[in-house]
Amino acid sequence: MLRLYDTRSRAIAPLALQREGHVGIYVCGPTVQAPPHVGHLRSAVALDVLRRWLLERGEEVTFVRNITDIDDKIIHDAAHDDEPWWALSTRMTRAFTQAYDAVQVLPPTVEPRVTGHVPQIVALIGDLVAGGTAYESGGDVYLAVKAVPSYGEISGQKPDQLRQSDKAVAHGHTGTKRDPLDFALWKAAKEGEPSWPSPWGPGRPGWHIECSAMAVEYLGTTFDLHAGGLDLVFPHHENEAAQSTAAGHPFAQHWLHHGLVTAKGGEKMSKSLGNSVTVADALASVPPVVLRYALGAAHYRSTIEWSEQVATEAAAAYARIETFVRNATDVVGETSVDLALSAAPWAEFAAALDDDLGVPQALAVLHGGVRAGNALLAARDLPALAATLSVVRRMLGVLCLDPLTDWPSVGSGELTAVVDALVQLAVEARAQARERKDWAQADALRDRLASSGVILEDTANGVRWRLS
RNA sequence: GGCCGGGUGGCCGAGUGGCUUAGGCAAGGGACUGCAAAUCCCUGUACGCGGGUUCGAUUCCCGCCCCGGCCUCCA
Repeated sequence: MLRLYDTRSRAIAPLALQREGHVGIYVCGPTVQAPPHVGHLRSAVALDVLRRWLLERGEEVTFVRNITDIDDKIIHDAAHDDEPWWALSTRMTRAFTQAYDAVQVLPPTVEPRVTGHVPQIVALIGDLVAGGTAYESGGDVYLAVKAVPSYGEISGQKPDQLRQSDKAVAHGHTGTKRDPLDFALWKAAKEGEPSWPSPWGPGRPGWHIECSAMAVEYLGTTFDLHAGGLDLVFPHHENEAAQSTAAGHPFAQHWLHHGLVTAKGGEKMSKSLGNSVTVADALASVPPVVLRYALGAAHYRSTIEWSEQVATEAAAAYARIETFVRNATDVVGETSVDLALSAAPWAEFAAALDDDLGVPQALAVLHGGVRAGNALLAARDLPALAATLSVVRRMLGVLCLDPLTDWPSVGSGELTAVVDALVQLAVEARAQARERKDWAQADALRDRLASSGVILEDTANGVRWRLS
């Protein structure tokens, strides 16, 4: 049974399912206002590992990740650049999709947009107003937080001790609420802003209500898991839970929050500080698989830092894995082997992931397999090597880090055969030079290949080449 | 002011009331190699500070210091 940390109960608990064999997950996706940064990708990768592990365990997964395609910032930025808000959000949605694809994050089962669900949102707000927990005020609709006794259960905040921040007052985010804690479900349209009709006049959805409406639309009023970044615990998830509860929905049974990515030095990554690293920036310095490794190797709840040094170390760690898989595959091929031969490491790996997605421990098991495999390779124990390679690749598959199937190298297929033939010519010439102990000539040939990016390695099994 | 997390060996990063005290990177030594590369083996006073509980604490409790997040929006 997979056990996961639950934010509400502050404990690791089994992920209970509404329906056996099926896991319903709702993830708060991005507000598509600016290009994705590495933090967005960390979120996606962490949850992708969760999803792939559930799939590996044979579960059916309905994975809902929304797109917030209308909000204050989108409207503001679009107006500033004289671009329609829908053009900006569409452009940014594409940028996010490309970023997710680049690191092989599985596409969500459904990716609902807020603007495509206004009727559901209006209906939900209507229920809340009818039920007396929400009220209209000057064209806005607010949820009366004090009317929801369970408010604060997820974040641990106590309504009596919350205070309205100075910043909110300074920015004029106070609206026409009866109580400072109340939050907007529906925002009355301002001059020149996009709006949709509603019983309370033209306006647009508040931020929190959209997730409640879309989660219920695709997963039902009770579902298994709600996930998102640690920065969403309060107020976003607290408010989602409050309004859903007020509407009579049991809502999410388990709440998962992943850690954030900081810039170098542990500083918060934010546009105002000018230190956010976009996915495009990161991919300019490391290949996608290394980015995935770097973002996915830490435990999902820990804070991780993004810097050149982190990227470099991730590249080195991944290279060790990749080298083993390629070297071993050269010798034993891609034959799949009875996993019973490697049952012990797999069980250890599975136990690590089952325990709150313990990726670091799982990677330790994987690295143990790599070390053992390298020794078997040297000892030329082929049957054992094949078994070890199989189990290592199965582990890599769960993490989506298999260099052969998940990240086939450039120049695969016919081009590889051509290059291989050319490299073999040089290898043969070098072999002749070595035979007559003409080390200068042999080394010159090796150096020339190296300067073209081809690294030669002399092994007991002959000469092996790889791209540097 | 309130609510959450953290502080582990040169770096990153797991974990545990005592056991061969993760793993990776980097460093040093050895093996292999014509030299390399790759690989294997070995090495290094680790657990923020001060108390307490305990036969024994990095791990539990109390206090303190420091760092980060949230309380407008943010993965």
